Amino acid sequence: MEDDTRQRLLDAAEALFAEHGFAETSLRAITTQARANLAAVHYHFGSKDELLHAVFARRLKMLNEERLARLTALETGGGPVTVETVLTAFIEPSLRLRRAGVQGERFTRLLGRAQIDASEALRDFLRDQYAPVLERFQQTLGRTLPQLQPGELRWRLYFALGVLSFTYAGARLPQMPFAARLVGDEEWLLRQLIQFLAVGLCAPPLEEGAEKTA
Amino acid sequence: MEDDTRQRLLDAAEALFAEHGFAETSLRAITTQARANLAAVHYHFGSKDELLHAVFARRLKMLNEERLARLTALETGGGPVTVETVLTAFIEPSLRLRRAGVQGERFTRLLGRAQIDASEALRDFLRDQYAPVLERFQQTLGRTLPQLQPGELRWRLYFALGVLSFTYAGARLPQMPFAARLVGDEEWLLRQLIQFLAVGLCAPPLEEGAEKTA
DNA sequence: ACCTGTTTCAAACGTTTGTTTGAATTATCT
DNA sequence: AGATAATTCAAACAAACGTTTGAAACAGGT
Repeated sequence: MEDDTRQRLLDAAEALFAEHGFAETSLRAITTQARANLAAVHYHFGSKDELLHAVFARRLKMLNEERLARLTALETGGGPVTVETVLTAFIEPSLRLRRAGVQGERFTRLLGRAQIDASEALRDFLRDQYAPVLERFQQTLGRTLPQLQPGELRWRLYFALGVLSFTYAGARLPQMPFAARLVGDEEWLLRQLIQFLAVGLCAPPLEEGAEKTA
Repeated sequence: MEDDTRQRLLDAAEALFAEHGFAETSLRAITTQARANLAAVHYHFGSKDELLHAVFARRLKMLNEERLARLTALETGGGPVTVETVLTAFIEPSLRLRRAGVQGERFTRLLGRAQIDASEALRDFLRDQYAPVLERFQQTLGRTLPQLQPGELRWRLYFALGVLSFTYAGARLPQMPFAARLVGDEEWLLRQLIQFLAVGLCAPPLEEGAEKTA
């Protein structure tokens, strides 16, 4: 059976959704790029929404499992549990995806976008996928940074994920050299990124009256 | 002349574009919310694209001018030129917009979104609006942080804008308490944000062989 | 009151959209 | 080879979209 029509559809959808967004990408653009018939989308996936869902499902589960595995390895004696190593455990799996090829790069771009422009339905799906991961990382970071109040830590984690999403989404800013697509440059960029996030997370708490924690 | 039809259209478009995105918002949804006729959009603006353009034009020019004015005031003796004060000069004007009312909040949300999901045409427009501002702030920060290479500073600035965009866009993350909509909470959040960005920008340079500057 | 220019309105236009259909084609198995 | 299921295909569907039209309603000035 020619089931790689399915893969070609997923690849094309991944690329076009990442580049132009969900609503502005037509099924005809996807099926053309995938060299497939228009009706193939509904045959293999049922609807455009379920196609998007499948694009995420294809990679997200494994990605988050690898994040948790690295964190567990770290905590069960695999190395020092510092803010940097915990951050690396979270980021490295996604960076591996990017290094694995242009499709992985597109997926991370789509993932970054989705944090901001996802519809409510997709947000629910992403929340289910991310919640346990973020929960675990937040707990571990809370032990590494006991001086921070829970609300403080949570917002810093929020900021950190913002940087990551923004960078993966590849938001173009003026004067930004996007020669940083070479892998060598990405390694350098990763260190810059991790340092930026680490010092932000490690900053001393802003002392004043206890804030609402939640 | 009933020219506040124009304003109502801009308000409705601002709100709906910010909440659902450009492509997923129909002119009919906008004109319904604005209690205006469908054709009013083309009468007042010419097209949907030009409506979006007008939504940005209405506030963005003044916003960036205020940013530059605050930076100039700082540099011409208005206070100490530190990373924190420069950051505040950039952020405060947008925060004032948010404090001014729900429409300002919506605009900043739209602005945050646009950094990631803007079409190429809109990106050109935003680039023209942002380029001189970012240029000036980058220069000033370069003088405040002379130990950083230009490429390093630029990327840190990029990360900082990412956090800001992400936060303004109001990306929902699991476990995030969005009771932080009260103004009091926003003030606290602003201090958290500025500290996070400041320590990230001020971090010591990663010393190693000179990287490509560009 | 009349004219003139501006603004609103309901209705329609032609495209494009996601989706469905039913026949044709291809693969799989006995 | 023939029967059965899986997949592809061209064509059409209704709905929604941005846009256009031309007449109605309104405004201000003389």
